[in-house]
Amino acid sequence: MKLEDEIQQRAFKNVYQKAHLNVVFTAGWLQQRLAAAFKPYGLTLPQYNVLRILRGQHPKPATVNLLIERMLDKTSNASRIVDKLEAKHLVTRQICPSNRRAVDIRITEAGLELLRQTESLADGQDQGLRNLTDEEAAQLSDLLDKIRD
Amino acid sequence: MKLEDEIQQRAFKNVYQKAHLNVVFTAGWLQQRLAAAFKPYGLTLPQYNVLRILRGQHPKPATVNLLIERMLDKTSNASRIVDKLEAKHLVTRQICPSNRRAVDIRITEAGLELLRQTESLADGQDQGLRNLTDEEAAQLSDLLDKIRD
DNA sequence: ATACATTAAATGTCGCAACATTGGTTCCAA
DNA sequence: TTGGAACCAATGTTGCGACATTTAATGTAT
Repeated sequence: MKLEDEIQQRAFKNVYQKAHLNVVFTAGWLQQRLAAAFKPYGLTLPQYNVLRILRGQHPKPATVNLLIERMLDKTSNASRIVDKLEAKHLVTRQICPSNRRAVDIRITEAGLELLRQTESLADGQDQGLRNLTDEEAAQLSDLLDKIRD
Repeated sequence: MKLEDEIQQRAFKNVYQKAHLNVVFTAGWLQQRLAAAFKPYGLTLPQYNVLRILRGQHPKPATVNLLIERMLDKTSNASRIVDKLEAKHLVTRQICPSNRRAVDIRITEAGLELLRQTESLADGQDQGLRNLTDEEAAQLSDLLDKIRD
């Protein structure tokens, strides 16, 4: 659907305002679809992303700092997201022996298994972009990179 | 900066995954900048957007339903956002005489004045997209529209 | 007129973003 | 060696997104 219809706004001040709104609106649209896909598994997107980072480290532990560095949203509260995952026994927390300020966070077998079950979800969502050609997708990334220069 | 560096991820599965992440990441980047610009005025982005809708209706009132329809995020809680604006005397709430289920919400003079003061902020941020040419911005919108088809 | 469905807004709950502050640990320099 | 800076995680607070439920008003069909 055209952006104008989605947000009931007839006109935009210029192509920049329209593009700005479109980036924000489309991101929300994508995130909502993805979140809905993970919901049946009791996982929120931030939780899923943390689990993925932990799997990437596995079997080495990660610290909260490392999670923050790797998360899309650097100002989020990794500590409290880990709380939720720990409550679900998807990760373990243990004070780092070599530096008692840090905390070693590890994904559990249950966490790994949950990631296995949801393996295809994110990929399936990416396919949502398949009404773009490969070239268009690449072009889109280039334009977005340019915005943030 | 290139996306790979921003999120410390070296490789992407394919151009679709990369584009997906890039849309989400860039939207966050844009929103964060915009929110920071409004912060000195004590306005959050949702609050600002509601005020804009109310100005668009002014001097006619809007209902909560109308706000929801026009907001980018349709699942947000317009009712509570109006609470915050009302507490700051930027809007008024009054039971609609012709339909006592509905509530007439109006922007106050103070609300209009605040919008005047922040007039240039959103435009200024759109300029952030000015390292795109007009054609590129239009192209970006087209690609995003295509994703949501 | 009364029962029932529908509608509008408000409220409750949970999880996250943003930001400030705290508490404990380690590092380092005087 | 000790006092302060730097560091890491946790915690507190506010506001929003998502979703379910509630309360009140209105519409409607009998």
